[in-house]
Amino acid sequence: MKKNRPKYNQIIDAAVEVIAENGYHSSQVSKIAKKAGVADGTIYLYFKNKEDILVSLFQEKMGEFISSIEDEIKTKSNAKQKLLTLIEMHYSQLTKNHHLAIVTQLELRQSNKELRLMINDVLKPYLELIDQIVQEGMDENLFDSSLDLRIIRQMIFGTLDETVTNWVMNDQKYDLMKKAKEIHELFINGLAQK
Amino acid sequence: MKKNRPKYNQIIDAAVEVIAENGYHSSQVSKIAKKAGVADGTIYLYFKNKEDILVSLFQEKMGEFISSIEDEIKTKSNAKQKLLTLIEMHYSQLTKNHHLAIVTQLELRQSNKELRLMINDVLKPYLELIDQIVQEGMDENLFDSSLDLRIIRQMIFGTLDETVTNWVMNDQKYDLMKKAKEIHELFINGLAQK
Amino acid sequence: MKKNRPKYNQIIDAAVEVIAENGYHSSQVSKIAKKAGVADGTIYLYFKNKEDILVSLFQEKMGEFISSIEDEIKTKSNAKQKLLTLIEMHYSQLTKNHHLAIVTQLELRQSNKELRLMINDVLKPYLELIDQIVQEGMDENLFDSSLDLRIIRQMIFGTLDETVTNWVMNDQKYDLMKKAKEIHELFINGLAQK
Amino acid sequence: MKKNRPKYNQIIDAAVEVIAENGYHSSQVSKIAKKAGVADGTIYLYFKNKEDILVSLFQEKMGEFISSIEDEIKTKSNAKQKLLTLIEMHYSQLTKNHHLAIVTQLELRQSNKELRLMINDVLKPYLELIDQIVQEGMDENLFDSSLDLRIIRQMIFGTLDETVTNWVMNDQKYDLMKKAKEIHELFINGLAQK
DNA sequence: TATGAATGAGACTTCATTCAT
DNA sequence: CATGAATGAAGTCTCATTCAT
Repeated sequence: MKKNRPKYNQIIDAAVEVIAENGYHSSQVSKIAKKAGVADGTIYLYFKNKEDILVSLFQEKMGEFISSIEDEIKTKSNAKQKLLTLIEMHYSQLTKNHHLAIVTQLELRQSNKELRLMINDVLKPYLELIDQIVQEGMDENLFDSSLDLRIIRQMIFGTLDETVTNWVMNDQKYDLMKKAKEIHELFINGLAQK
Repeated sequence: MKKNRPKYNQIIDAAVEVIAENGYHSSQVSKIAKKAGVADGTIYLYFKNKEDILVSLFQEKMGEFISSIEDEIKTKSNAKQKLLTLIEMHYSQLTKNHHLAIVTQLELRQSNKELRLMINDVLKPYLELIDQIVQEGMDENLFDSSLDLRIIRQMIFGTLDETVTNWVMNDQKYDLMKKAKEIHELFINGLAQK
Repeated sequence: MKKNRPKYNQIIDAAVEVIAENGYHSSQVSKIAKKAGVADGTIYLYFKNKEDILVSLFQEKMGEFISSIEDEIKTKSNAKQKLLTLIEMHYSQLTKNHHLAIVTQLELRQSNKELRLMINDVLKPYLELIDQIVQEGMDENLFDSSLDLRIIRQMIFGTLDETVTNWVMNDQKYDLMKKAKEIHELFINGLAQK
Repeated sequence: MKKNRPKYNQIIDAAVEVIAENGYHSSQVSKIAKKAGVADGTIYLYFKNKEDILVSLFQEKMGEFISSIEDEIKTKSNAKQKLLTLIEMHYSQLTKNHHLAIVTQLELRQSNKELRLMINDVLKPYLELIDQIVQEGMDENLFDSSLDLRIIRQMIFGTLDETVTNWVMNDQKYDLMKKAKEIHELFINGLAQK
């Protein structure tokens, strides 16, 4: 809807905070409105319904997440560096925004199937970015070209997601960034041409 | 509670079916009772509350899942074979039981944080089994001992989980078992001592 | 639904009272439940939704209304007496039940188009009863057979309905029954064969 | 209020259209404003509130309705002709304006009791016009003077109203004007002096 | 005059759980 | 042990109206 109005972002940011603090199922529209400093009804001038807040939240935040990773990756010249950048950026983005990490890793997964399908759509560009890097690595003879691209993508994304989720569930009490290099090596070795 | 009575299992099996068919949020206690062929109130003679059905379901089914993997692994003599067996058994167990796959990979994740923490407890023995195999591989000098055990476990579990979830989300339409060997090689290479 | 249970009728009777006292738009489900002496949720064991209460109310009460008129008319031997009986019964039924008169003449007409279409269905047997009497009168050469049956039915029903509505709007402060004979004569003269 | 301004009539005409097309309960102020080509707030410069739009609509349109019937009746010299003119004009006015017919016969009846009482006030001159004609008929010895004026008025208005409502509910698919003569005869006979 | 973004009260319905039988 | 009728708390969304510009 009217995405350029400041209230649109106010509401999305309020939703992130409220969901992170209260959990998905205790995040009533009225709570989000209060945190955003608007009336309940105002929410519905900017969002079709409650689910639309969550979808928009994920789209906006994931959009930023993905494009800042893409921007950073463009400055790297080979697949190995690009993969490291992807891992480091993935971790750093979520480390920088504790609330967002809780919301994307834990709370939003409690949503219903329809919302999760939309979430998958939003993630598609990110998975394609992973595919591009792996393909580039294969073209550079860094990675084994006989491997199944989909499996590799699932390994990389599955590992990143699982490590972040564990970190969030452990109350983010260790330094996720420090794991990046080791994960990177695991991937590079696993994918290496023999 | 009275776990040895036949109705206990009737109700759990009914819950798996109802959740797989209707989704987590459309699985009312009354629907489960009907499918199990008992009255609504009878549920509460065997389970403390609705959440207890789900926790018990996960405990029972995951218990079987884990012990049959453990049993099979005991017949293998080295870490490499054990890891392959773990992957193959993980996939075959869920391939054999479509409904259970849907419930564990998609529907139960919509539950609230507390239930998910209990689910994590149930998974602990499985994660420890992975740790054991990896440790054994390190002792055999098959795997690089300098790697962080937790990270490896997260990579292995994260990858298995992500591949199964993708397969379920794609309506289980390809043969998951065929991917096992390639995944296995990715792990072996990734973890190999250099 | 479970129409034979006493609560079904309790709720319908409560609805008549609540609507008559508060008006259609101030008759919340919770008010009806309270008057019926049941919990809000109990309403939904007997009725699909709020509209279903109103439809059922009209069906039940109109059903009684129509069949008691039919029963009385059966005891009369000619169209002239039958028409008088119809008028007198129409008035006496509503005179006897002040609340019902308010609900059917004023409040239920504020409902939406769908509900009004269902109301029309319920009224059909009554309109057919009028048609039968008029047809009988034509067969007896009491009424002019060249008249349009539909127009006559609309004149009779329209007049009865308008007189009752006026009486209700005037707070039922005059004796409606006393008008029956004069209305009857108007009809008999209007319809008479020349 | 400021009744002579063009926007006053714009808004009323928009209200008729919007209500005829969407039904009473789907006719929000914002929809009427949009159809009228003004801002929501502008409505409140010309009308006290939403109800005031509807009352004014009825007053304006009914005012025209009644005065054109009065004008036509003035050209007739006796009660019998006047009554026929009233019936024919009643039908022709509503036949000419389909939207208005829907609004007055169906949609406005869904309004609350207070609005309907105001509507009754607006109708008063029309009912008095009927009374005048009937009284004139009695003075001419055309009608039976012993009849109750109120009952006759209710019969005439009730019949006209019921016939129009039925015609509207049947999607105005037959020619209402053709019924006028027969209705007229029914009245004349019914009221005739014996 | 005219605008239109913002307000906020209010109600229907679901469903986990209980308890008298 | 088993039943199932009854309970009642709780949240999303609409829309008439206002008021700063």
